[in-house]
This record gives sequence, C-alpha cells and structure tokens, in this order.
Amino acid sequence: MSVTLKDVAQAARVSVSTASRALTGTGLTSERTRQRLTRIARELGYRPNPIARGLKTGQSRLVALLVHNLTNASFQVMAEVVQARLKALGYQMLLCIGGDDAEQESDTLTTLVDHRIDGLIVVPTGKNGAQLEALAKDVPIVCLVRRDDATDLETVLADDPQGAYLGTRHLIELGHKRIGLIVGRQDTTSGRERLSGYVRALREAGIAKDDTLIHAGHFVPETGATCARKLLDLPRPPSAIFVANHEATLGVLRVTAERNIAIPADLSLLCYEDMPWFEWHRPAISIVDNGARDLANLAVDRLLHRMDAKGNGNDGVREYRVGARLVQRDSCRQYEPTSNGRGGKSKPPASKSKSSAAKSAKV
Amino acid sequence: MSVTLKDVAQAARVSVSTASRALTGTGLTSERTRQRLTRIARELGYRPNPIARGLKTGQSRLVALLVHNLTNASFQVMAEVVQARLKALGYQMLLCIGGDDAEQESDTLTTLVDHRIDGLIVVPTGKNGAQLEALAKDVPIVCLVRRDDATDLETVLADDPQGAYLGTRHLIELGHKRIGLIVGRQDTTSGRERLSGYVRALREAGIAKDDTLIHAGHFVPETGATCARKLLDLPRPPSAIFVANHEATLGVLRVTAERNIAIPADLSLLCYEDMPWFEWHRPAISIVDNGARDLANLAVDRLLHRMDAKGNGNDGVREYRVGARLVQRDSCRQYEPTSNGRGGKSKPPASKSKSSAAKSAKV
DNA sequence: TAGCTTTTTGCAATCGTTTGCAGTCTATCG
DNA sequence: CGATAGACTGCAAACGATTGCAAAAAGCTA
Repeated sequence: MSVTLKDVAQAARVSVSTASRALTGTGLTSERTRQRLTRIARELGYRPNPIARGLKTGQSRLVALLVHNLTNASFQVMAEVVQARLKALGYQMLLCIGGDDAEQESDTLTTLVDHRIDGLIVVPTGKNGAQLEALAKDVPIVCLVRRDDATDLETVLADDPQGAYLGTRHLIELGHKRIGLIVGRQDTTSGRERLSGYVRALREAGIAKDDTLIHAGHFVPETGATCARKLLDLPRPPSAIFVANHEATLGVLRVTAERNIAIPADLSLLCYEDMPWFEWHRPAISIVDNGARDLANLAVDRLLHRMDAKGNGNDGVREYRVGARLVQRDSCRQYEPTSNGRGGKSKPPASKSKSSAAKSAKV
Repeated sequence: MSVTLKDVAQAARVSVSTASRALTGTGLTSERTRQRLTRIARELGYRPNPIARGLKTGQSRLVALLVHNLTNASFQVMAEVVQARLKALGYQMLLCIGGDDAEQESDTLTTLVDHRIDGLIVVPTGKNGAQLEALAKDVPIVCLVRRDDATDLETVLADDPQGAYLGTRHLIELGHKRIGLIVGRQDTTSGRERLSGYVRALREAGIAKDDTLIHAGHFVPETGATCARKLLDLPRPPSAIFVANHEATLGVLRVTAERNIAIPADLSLLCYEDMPWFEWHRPAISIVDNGARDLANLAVDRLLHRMDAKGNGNDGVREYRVGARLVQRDSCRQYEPTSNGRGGKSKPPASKSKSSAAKSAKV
C-alpha cells in the first residue's frame, strides 16, 4: 500500500540499513548517498512508519494531555496551546478527558502507557498518586494545575494563594468588608490555596474572618447557585462575592438575575479564571486571570526538558508557579456604606445599566 | 521493562503463538489453556503492546477527530461524545485542532495516516478534497458538520436549512416582519444552507427579502459586532435578529449592551447552536439547537459501521441529516407594531426581567 | 603497490505481535 | 486394533523500521 523503506532502498540500489541511516541522518553515511536517498525518498513519497519505528525505538511521538473536561475555558486554551506547541515539534497530542473521576483517570493512564506515549501532561484527580508515581519511571510526566500530593512529580501550578489574595485585596480596597467567597472543594490544591489567599488578605486588612461567608463546593454551576443563595439569604449579606470556583460562576449569575440584583450597583462580583464571554457580558466581569496560556506553555517546556534529559531520572523535580493577574472590568465597584444591608436596592434599576454601559461604551 | 507475550508463554510453558491465540480468543485453542493463559496473563499483569500489534495488523486502535477549534461549544460536546464512545470500545481518540486552515488540515491529515489511524471524523475546511478522497481509500472517513464538495464521503450534517427555517418562522409567528440575519460565510455549507432556510421561511410568509437585513461574515465575535451595528443603524432597523453564525453571538450581545437595547423588549434575539451560558444569561437566550450531541453520536455510528465493513469499499456512501430543534427561552417576544421603530422603549425595563426570572425560577 | 586507517556499506538480529502451515495428540469409527 | 479425522499446538516468517558488528571500499602513507 504505502512506500516502505525497502522500496526506497531498492530504488536506490542500496541496503535497507543504508537507507535508514541516510534518511534518519545518523551521520554514518556519505553526504552524496544521503542526498541521493532523500531525493529518491521524496520522489517515491516515502513516509516513515511511526509504528514500526516505535516498536524498535520504544517511542511513539505521541504526547498525552489529560484534563477533566473541555467546558472549563482554561482547559480549552491549554489543549490548544499544547497541541500547537507539540505539533511544531513533530509530536501528536492525545487529548483525553478524565471527568475528574479517579477510575476513569486510572483507566486512561494505563491505556496511554500501553500506547507508549513519550510524555504526559496531566491534571491529576489526586486519587491515583501511586499509579502516577509508578508510570513516572517509564515516561516523563508533568502535573498541571493541581498537585498530586501522593507523588513527587514535576508540577506546574497557578499561584492560587497570590491570585486569591490579589482579588480579595482588590475588593477590600474598594471598601468591601463583608466579602462572600465561593471556592472549590477543599480536597483540591486550588480549593485550599484560594481560600488561604482570601484569608490572608482579610487578616492583613484587619477584617475578622466570618465562616458564614465562606462556601466550598463541587465544580459545577449548581454549586454557585446554591452558595449564592445561602450568601444572599444571610441576615447581613455580603456586599461583594468572590467566585473562586470557576465553574460555579454561571450559577451565581443566575441567582443574581433571578433576584434582580444589580451588578455592580447592589453587589460586586469578582471571578477566578477568564472565559471568553466574561468580556462580552453585561456588565463585563472582572476576573483574576490564572494565566492558562502561560501555564500550558510552561508545562510543555518542562515536559520537553524531561523528555530530552531522559537519562538522568527525576533529579531536579521542581514545582513551578505562574503568577495571577487582576483584570478589572465592570463588575466591581466602590462600596458605599450609606446604603445599608442589600445596598442600593432602592435605587432605580435603570441606573445600573447606564453606569455599566457607560464604562464599556468605548468601542 | 513491561511484561511481553513471551513472558506469559514461558510462564505457562507454551509457545508464543499459543499464548497469542489464547489471549486474542481466535478460538483455535482449547478452553482449558485459554482460561489458564488468561489467568496467568492477569497475574503477570500482561498488557498487549498496541504498537507491536499495530505493526502486524496495520491497525492502531487510534481514531482521530479533527475539528476547527475548542471554543465553539458544539465542537466541545462533539469531542467529549466522540472520546467517550470510542473509549468504551477500546479506541483512543486523537483530537486535532485544525483552525479551519487548509494547510494545517493537510499537514494534520498526513500525520494522522502516518500514525495509521483506524478511522477519522473530520470537520473539513473544504479545501483538501483531493487529499481526503485519496486517504479514504486507506482509512474510513466520516465528514461532520461540513461537507467537502470535492469529495464523495459519508457525511453527517446538521439540517441547517430546516433549522434556519424553523427559527425564522418562529420569529415570523411572533409577528416580526423585519428580521435581521447574521450568518456564516457563504463559501461554507452551513452558511449557504442557513441563509436558504431563512429565505424560504420569509417567502412562505409572503415577506419580501431585504438584502440590507442580511449579513454574512467570518466565524468570530467581531463579525457579530460589526453586523449588529450595521443592522441597528438602518433607517428602519429590524425588530428581531437571528444570529445564525454561532461565534458571532457574543459580538451582537456586546453591541446591544453598548446601546442599551433591552432584549427582548426592544429587540428579539434568536441564536443558532447552544452554549452552556445561554441558559444562564439574562435574559436566557432562545436558540435553534443543532443537536451537536446527536451529530457526534451519529458520526461515530457511521464511522464504526465503515470500520467494521472494511472490505466492501465505499458502497452506500450516504449523507445524513440531524434535525434541528427550537429551544424557546426568554430572548424573543411578540412584536407589537404599536410602538414604532425601536419598539417598546417606553416600557419599564423591569417588566422584562420579571418575565425572564419567572420562567427560570424553578430551581 | 603494499599496508594501513578511516569511511561507508551490508548482513542479520531485534522490537512484540499475528498467522499460515505443518506437526502432534486424542478420540472416534470401522 | 489400526486408520483417520479433528482439535490443539508449535515453528517460523512476516510487519517496517533501527542498530551492532563485520566486511568492503576508499583514502592515505611509505
């Protein structure tokens, strides 16, 4: 069917070994035969068979990226970045979706090493540490976004403590004292770290931590809805909510819409991780940008590094942090303590749209 | 490093061939040895090497999905569906992102066949027909969402003429007579077909087609913004806009926000293809659902079918259509000709939010 | 031109499976 | 009891590349 190395060798009247050496550029051939063979190979349309090559060399030119889903915008850009980077280097990306499920992750991992992947970037669930650790002996692994505490693997993380601190401080600087926090599950690195950043900012500002303002939950929109309701039903509801659980954002927005709460007039809203439509939303949502693109790039860098330096084992295993950035848009505003409780509920709802529109009306 | 078939055979004191036959269940072995070998294999933790197997059989257990991007929500669900379905059957999905670019598509295609993929689901750019046609001789291919007119490949399409017709008719039934259309590039199947559905609905209703109401453009948010401005700047602006270019939706929403146009009070808005946040947006956006999930499922079905019936070539090449569905939410309303021009601008904006809140307030 | 080193080439084994063919064993039948 | 069919099993050759080793060719010196 397709042209094999043998065909090329025959056409050039040399042995297969010579052909192989000439084409892979192992250097053991004369310049003349090398050129001749590359020419003939091209003419014949020869393409090396990665499977055959893989069998002999044990490498597949396949690199896997294992993420939880594709709904999360961060994972989307990571997938795109990783694919683009790898492709430029002649690798194919195997994208796998693990659903943040331990069993699925475990399954996928074994399938992947079966396929003799050359490298793996994984957002771990944290429940297959032993397996990951074992695999790491055979294939370079880089953990992304989450650390698997049971392992000692190279890990690229967002600087969540700093990001959460940054966001919280921003709200404090705007005069908010009661700041609701909706954050991820506390058995995940990011969940814990974002909480810690929030707490630190509060402490530095001398604001007492109020546990009724803090809610942690699963990574689904429903979490946002539930938590937002709890927060807003408080006798003294917060004047700002920091949604540090990306997936929960939609739920929060639904609740504020249901209750006709104007953002930012009645409530300031700050979210973690960007989504394409945050910028187009009305009002545009301010965010703490976790730097998904840079995270992915760094992860690829580290992976490539480990893939090159295959021999020297896991010396120099490091943890990297990519700093967060505050992106101010229109969903947070100065807190005015004059209007007590639910804030400017008495104000005409029309005013809110005016103010927010004014800010974004520069196109 | 890992356990090979040879190890298993030795442990069981049989030949490699017997071991192979026993484990692959080719049936040429006695039931007893089969059970014995499966047991031993399991005990030893044997996992067949897909690369070696692939070399011999010419199959890789890899199936590729080539889409334009991961930003488009339809592609996201397609990727998730395809991966889940294939995984259940022991295939690994190779997800590739082609960026709707001819050269990248061509590159990717050759890499994929190099890797001896067993099947391919592709959203074609339409510019590599010849190549696709050639590849189809070696590997089963199913086109998804777009047809490549230069080829004669099995194709799974959304029923865009019907969907656009459905949506337009819905707006007409609501009393709208001037309906703006923002649609995809006319060199794509979907672009042309959606336009045709729109035109047909208009014609059936006896409404004259007005070319100033129709705008086609690239699949980016900016298109939506530009087109929306043109429509709204018209001397007699439309009372409803049908955004049949998925990616353009964000741009349209930005413009309506900028101009403080209330939806649906001042303008009815209907979009094509669902996105997760349409449902949570305020007001919730009504859509024509293209059935991404079903499209993906059908594509997988057809691909598997072709992969099974490998022998009998491309007989029975068919085109499939997955019907569209109208999902009414809160962004369209009855047109009231009493209020001329910009519609019910006089009405209190509160009324709209009430109605939308009422509908979604069942959580 | 012989003798030496240095390139350049070819032979053949190998990677881990699958599979055609032939050989072995068991059981059945006449 | 011998012949024979049938069920299992093993040998060995693939699949398409890479690579150690040895042989051949080329280049060099004397």
